[in-house]
Amino acid sequence: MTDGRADGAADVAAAGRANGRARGIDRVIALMEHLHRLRTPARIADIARDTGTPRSTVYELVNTLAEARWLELRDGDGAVYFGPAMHWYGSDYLDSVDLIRKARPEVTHLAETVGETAQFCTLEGDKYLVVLNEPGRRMFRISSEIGIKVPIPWTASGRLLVDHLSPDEIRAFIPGADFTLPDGRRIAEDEFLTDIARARAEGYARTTALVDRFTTCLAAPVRDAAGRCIATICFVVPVDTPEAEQTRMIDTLKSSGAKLSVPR
Amino acid sequence: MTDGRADGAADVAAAGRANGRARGIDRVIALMEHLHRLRTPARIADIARDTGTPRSTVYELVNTLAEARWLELRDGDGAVYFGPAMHWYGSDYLDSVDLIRKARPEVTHLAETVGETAQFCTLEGDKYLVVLNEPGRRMFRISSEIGIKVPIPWTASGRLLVDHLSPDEIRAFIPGADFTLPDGRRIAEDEFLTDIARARAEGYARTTALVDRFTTCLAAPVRDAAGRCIATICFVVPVDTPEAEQTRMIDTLKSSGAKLSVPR
DNA sequence: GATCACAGTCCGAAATATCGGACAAGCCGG
DNA sequence: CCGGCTTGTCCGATATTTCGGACTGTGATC
Repeated sequence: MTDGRADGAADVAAAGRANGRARGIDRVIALMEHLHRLRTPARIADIARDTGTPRSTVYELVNTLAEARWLELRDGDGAVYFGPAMHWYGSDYLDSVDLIRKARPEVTHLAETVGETAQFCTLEGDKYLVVLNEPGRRMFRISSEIGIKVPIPWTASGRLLVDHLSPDEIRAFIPGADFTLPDGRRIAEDEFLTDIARARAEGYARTTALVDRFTTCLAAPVRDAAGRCIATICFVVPVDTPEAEQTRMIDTLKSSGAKLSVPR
Repeated sequence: MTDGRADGAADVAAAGRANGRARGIDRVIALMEHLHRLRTPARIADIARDTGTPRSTVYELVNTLAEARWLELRDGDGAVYFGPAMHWYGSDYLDSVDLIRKARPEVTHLAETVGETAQFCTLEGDKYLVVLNEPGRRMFRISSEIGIKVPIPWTASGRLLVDHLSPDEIRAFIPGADFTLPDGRRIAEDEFLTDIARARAEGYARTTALVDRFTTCLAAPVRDAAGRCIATICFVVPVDTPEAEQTRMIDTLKSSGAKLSVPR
C-alpha cells in the first residue's frame, strides 16, 4: 500500500517528507541522485542544504557509505563523490543485460574505427537515455552524459524509439514541454511526426543543430522480434561533416543496428 | 576462471548487530555486496537467508531500491539484480577519477588493436583489483571480473604494484595465505621477491600459468611523480603466444604505461 | 484432492536510528 | 584578539522503522 509517490523530480522537498523524519535509505537515495545531477563532488553542508537532509544525518550516512566505498572523500576539502563500489556494481549490471553486453563491443568498435563519438541509447519512461557512450578522436569531444534523461524530440534516436506508436499515442506519450528545445525554440509536432515516419521508412534518423547548433546526430534502430525499436546505436558528429561521409556512417550504423537486432 | 566461487557462507554477522535489529542502510550494503559476490541475480528468499536479513525486511528494501532503479526484478521469477542506476553512478565515478579517465581509451585501444584482453589494475588495500577490463577478440574470452579482489602474488601486475616496498615491508604487507594459489600450490616468497626486483629493473612483469594453467599475464607500470607504481596496464594472453609477439605486446604496454605515468 | 513448499503481503510492538541543537575547533578579516 | 562563519562531533528523546510471525495464493507432488 505504498502511496503513489512517483515523482522524484524535486530537489529540496524530494527527500524530506512533510514533517521531517525519513528513512536512512531514502536519504541515501536522494543523496546519490543529487550527486548524479551535479556530476561533481559536493561538500557535505551543501548536500544537506540541497537535499533537505539534516546535517548530522548526512555526516552519519556519508561515513557509513564511505566505509562501504559507495562514496569517496575528495580533495581533502571534505567534498564527497561516488566511490569505486558504484563502478563495480555498475559493471555487474552492464554484464548482466544481454543486449547491452552485445552492444558494448559494437559501440567501441564504431568509435575506434570511425573516430566519432558513438552511443547506445534506449527509452527510460518517457525520456531518452544514453546507456553507452564512447568518445571519438576529436580534439573537442562531443559527448553526452550517461544516465541523464533527455526529451525524446531533442534527439535523432528518439524519432526511432517511438516509431511503433500511432501519432495520437505519441502525442499522449511525450510531455508537451519536451517539444521545447534548450534555446527556447519549439519543435512542431507534425514535423516531428513526419520525421518519425521517414525514419521508419528509411531505417535511420538524422537530426541537425537541435540540442546545440554544431552537431548532427545519426541513428539506426535495434529492433526486437516484434520489429519494435528497443534501442538505437548512433553517431554524434559535427554539422559540417560531408554528406558522403555521413552516408557511409549511416550504412555502418544500420549494419551494426541490424547485427544487434533479433532477426524477425 | 570458470569457477565462480560463490561463498555460500555469506556472513550472517557481517550485516546485523549481535542481537537482531539493524539499520536499513546496513542491510542494503550487505545486500549489494552479496549480489556482487554472486555475480548473478538472486531470489529474495535466498538473499534473506544468505545475508541474515529478515525476509520481510528484504521485501521492503527491494521494493524501495527497485523504485530507485538501484535493483531490477529479473526473469519474472522474482530474482533481483543490479539496476541501471548503478551503471549511471559507476560511470560518474569513472569520469571523476583522472587517471581512470585517461586509462580508459588506452585500454580499449589496446584491446581493439592487439585483439587480446587488456586491463587496468590497482591495489585496493592488500589486494589486487581489476578496474578496467576490455575483452579481446578471441572466441574463448579470457577475462577477469571487475571489482573482484585477488591476492597480489597471483598476478603479474601485483609484482609491479608493490615494487616500492622493501622485502620486509612486502612480507608484512601481503597476508601469508595469499601466497597459496587456487590449486593449492604455494608461491615461494623469495622467488616472488626476485620477480619483483626483476620486474622493476626491466620495466614490465610476466607471469605464466599462475591462476590457471592456460594464461600468461603481461603487465607494465603506471608511475606517479615519485616514481611509485600506482597502477598497471596489462594483457591477458594464452600461454602459447609466440615469444616475438609477447615481446611486441610488452613494448606496447610499456609505452602505454609511460603515457599514463606522470613524467618525473 | 490433500499436503507441502515457496512467494509475497500485512500488521502491531518495541528497539533504535534519525534529528535538533549544543558544542568545540579552525579560519578569516578587521 | 574578537566576532562571525563554517566544519565536524556528540548526545538524548521520540517518531519511526525493523522484525516476527501469521496469513493468503499458487504450483508441484503424490
